[in-house]
Amino acid sequence: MPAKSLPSIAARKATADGLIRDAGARLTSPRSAVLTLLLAADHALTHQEITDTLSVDLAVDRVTVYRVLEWLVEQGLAHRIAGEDRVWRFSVSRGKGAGARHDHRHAHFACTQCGQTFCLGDMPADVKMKLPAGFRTETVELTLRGVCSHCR
Amino acid sequence: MPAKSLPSIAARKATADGLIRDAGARLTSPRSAVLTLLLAADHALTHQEITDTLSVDLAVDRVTVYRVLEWLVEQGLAHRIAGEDRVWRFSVSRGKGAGARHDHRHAHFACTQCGQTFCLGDMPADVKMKLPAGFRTETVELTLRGVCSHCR
DNA sequence: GGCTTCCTGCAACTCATTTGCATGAGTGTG
DNA sequence: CACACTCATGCAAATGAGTTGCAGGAAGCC
Repeated sequence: MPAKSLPSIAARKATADGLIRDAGARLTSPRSAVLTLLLAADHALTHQEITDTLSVDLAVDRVTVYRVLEWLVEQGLAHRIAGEDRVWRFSVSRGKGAGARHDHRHAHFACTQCGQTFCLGDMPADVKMKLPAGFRTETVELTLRGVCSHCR
Repeated sequence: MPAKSLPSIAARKATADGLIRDAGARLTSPRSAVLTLLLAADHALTHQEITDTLSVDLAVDRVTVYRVLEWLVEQGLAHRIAGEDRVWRFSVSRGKGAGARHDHRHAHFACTQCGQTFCLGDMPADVKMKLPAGFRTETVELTLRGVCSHCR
């Protein structure tokens, strides 16, 4: 076996299953499969990418995938990203332990070529804008658009 | 008549018609009506808002509105904003005279209550993020999410 | 007024996402 | 270990924004 330092699929599945258990919910194969996939992904995945990948060795209904994703977001295990193409992308919420809610303080990078979206590190804290009177900011969303390393 | 200092509808229509003429295109009532509406709006309008408003005194086909909006964006007279609800919003491109293209350097504010989106001033120039190797940024998108003055 | 070309309106379509409902599978209990 | 009680899944059908093809209509130019 190759001297890979990356977590194996099995390890990721174990992580995924643990997270699902910790959420106090039933451990089902669709949940496990989707979360394992998200944990292994290097970029935010669309619903389509997920169903396509899963269909190779496990038939999961499209609707179920939608519901699993929705549930993951509710649990704070993943977050959804809106893009220019009106398609949701999903990525695990990393940092701050398991149920890291509100970790939406990081920026995103969207490749205009391949459409892939990546999570970046925390955004600069100094994104303060002067607002019209009466406006109150709750969250800030920062998306860089350009060409990713794979497409240049 | 009230001592309004805001441009009258007639004046806006004149502005709209001038902009359309300057673009070297035919002046048609759908184009004029849509652009007049956008010029008068204090927030970015959805396709739905536009057709609903127009239908009061001028029947314009949904598809035509879509095409007019697309055309306005192509001409640099308007820009389209993607939101969380997978609906495009359109706003006139202000500043730098008529055909102000690339004025996408401003931030947006999206109200989580009513869904309305507003254009803010220029974003802080210092939104530089460290990117993974090989990534090249072309445009930056900054959206503040919170409660607008009307909803608080 | 007549011509040419671009624009509009209509109908039908695409495609991501959602909803309703009946069946089926986890999980705690006896 | 079987049983029941939910909760989750699968299927079918619906929703809703946005798109496409095509034929008729109207701006702009002479």
